[in-house]
Amino acid sequence: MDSGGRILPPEFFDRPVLEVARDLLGRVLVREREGRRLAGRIVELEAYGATRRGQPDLACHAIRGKTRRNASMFGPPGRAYVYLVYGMHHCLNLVCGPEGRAEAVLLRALEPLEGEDVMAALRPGRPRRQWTAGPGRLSAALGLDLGWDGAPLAPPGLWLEEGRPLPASRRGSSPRVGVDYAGPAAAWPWRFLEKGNPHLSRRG
DNA sequence: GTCAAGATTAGT
DNA sequence: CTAATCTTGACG
Repeated sequence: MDSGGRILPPEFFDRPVLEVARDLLGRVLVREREGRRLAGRIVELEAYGATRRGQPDLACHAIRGKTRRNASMFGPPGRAYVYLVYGMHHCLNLVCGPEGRAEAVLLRALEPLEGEDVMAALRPGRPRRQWTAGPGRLSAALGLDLGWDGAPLAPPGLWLEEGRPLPASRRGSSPRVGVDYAGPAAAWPWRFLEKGNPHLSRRG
């Protein structure tokens, strides 16, 4: 089964993060695991690391410079940045912008397309609606952990396919989730989503 | 070395 | 609403 189409190359991610974020809605994330294709349509994500009217993004992990955890964000575009939050949940980001820039998009929700039996097995007891709704759940459903930090977004393993970009008319935005500590940046509308999609981590 | 806090989730 | 759970990063 091939629901995605052509593979998105590293150059796709070598653009301003806000531009890439909007362009990623409707694209397909593919994970090859033990010979099985797990795939989902991107329906919700957030942009991090850009500046707005000259103001720094206080919600970005890289705000205080390069550290052991965020090193991948400073690396070349088209790679994964995976980190652990609250000691138990992994979050998958896609590194954007030129090397040295520290911009990335956090994938927050997918609409399952392929390998649903595997996702179900990785999320025992959970309803289909919840398999990939939320950054932690998404990573769990695809079997992603810290070992994927820094991995190139290319076969084999993890990559993105063209899918169908979402028309702007179906796109929604809102402040990012869980960044109330970020001062002015907490209100910036850098969460992008497909309006009305049932797999969102929460209402748009 | 020590310690507070977190780009979340599940359960009461 | 709150517990869970542990790495990270700031500070000394």
